[in-house]
Amino acid sequence: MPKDKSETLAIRISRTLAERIIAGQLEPGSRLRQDHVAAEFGASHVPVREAFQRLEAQGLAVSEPRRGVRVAAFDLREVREVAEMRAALEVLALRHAAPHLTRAILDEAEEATRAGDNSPDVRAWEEANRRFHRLILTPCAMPRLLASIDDLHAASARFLFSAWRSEWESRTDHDHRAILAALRAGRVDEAEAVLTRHVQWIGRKPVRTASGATREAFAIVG
Amino acid sequence: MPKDKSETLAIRISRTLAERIIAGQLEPGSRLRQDHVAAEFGASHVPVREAFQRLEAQGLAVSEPRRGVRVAAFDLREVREVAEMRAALEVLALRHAAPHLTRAILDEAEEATRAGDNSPDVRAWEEANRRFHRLILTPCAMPRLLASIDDLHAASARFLFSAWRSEWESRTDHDHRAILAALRAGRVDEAEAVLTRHVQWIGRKPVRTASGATREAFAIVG
DNA sequence: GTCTTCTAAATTATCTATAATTAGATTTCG
DNA sequence: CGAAATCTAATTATAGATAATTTAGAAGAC
Repeated sequence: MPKDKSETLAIRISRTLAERIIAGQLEPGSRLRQDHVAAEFGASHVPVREAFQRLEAQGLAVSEPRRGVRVAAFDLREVREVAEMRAALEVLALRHAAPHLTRAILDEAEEATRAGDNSPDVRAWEEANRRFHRLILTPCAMPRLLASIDDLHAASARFLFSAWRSEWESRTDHDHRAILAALRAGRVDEAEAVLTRHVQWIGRKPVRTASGATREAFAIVG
Repeated sequence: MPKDKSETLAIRISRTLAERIIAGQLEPGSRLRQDHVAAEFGASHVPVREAFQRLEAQGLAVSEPRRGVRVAAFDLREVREVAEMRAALEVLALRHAAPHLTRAILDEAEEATRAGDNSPDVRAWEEANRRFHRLILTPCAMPRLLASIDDLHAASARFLFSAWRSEWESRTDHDHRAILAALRAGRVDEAEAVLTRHVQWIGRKPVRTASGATREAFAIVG
């Protein structure tokens, strides 16, 4: 397979690291040492530095000058912050996308919802969920807005995976269906209202840790 | 004067270039050649590359892999996009900041408004305006949200300077005063409504070009 | 005896210099 | 005149040097 010419080494490294951070393989707060990463990818440290900068721009890593870069930590406060930002921006995107939504797009979004309901694990569910949101928002044709929303989705996914690490129960997504129904009927305001609630709804769920203690976990669902 | 240790070369370069782009000294679409910039700053091109990446993350530059990076172009569509994003996010920030606004902060914001009214040029006005917005929004204590708003302000300033290049007429900012009055009275909803209108208001203004032709320029005011 | 403070070594980030690809322009040959 | 090959300029990546920070250990103070 020929290597993709439109892709630089730094971009590839940054994507791989982003996936690990989102998946939780890299602990929040843990250091990212450029020499180690460089060795792993068989590259030198300059492209690694550029990859780190990309991660920082996405909010997945934080860098203290001359002290290195760490995987971004997050707490409940930030989970809420990201959720509220998503709500504000996705509503805006939906308002502009609504006039351009076709029957075909809505059908595809419904298919994505079904795929989400039948997901065997969080990972699959998250992918289907993101597909749903992307489908109904992309027609707004506002590239900067969509890029911001993408970054927020990455952050959301991180929180999601940290809460539902192994266990996963499938369930039907009523919000998605309500949004689609409202859009089909041309009631954009109603769709916006449901979307706002949907994104901001933060589900709490008790999680049993290895020690047997029960801590409170959280997950953005939507 | 001792050099600031908490600041890397790449950051300094990026800030300087950002100022030039915002001020319009660097034409939209013009190429940023790393060797030239490196020579000017007496540095090598690695920190310059990192500076470019920062600019790209801010939306001030666009990079095509293996083809170099250019100053980001912008059109009326994007001006509107940035304005709408600002409206959505600033309203969110204000909602969370409102409970923490003190008398002292509002007084300082009023002072910033007065400074804006008496500004001799766009540059000074923009600075005062940004101070106003920052003052009333910072207490929301949502770092990610505030960072996004800052980037959008930079984009707005770019558009603003491109429209009001030399000529500038001072005028009193009624919106700012209305926002402050509503906040003092505890009517947060009203303040949010005015802020939304205020940010999204896009002033059009005919501008005479060097060739004598009249093109349409635009400016976000607020 | 424990804690602080100073010193030194090692670890790590940052920057410079150099080499290798790649895209774009020019020229040459059919 | 058009297409292909070459030449040039600029980006991308590597390797090595520099500077800063952190860690560890020893000496001194409480």
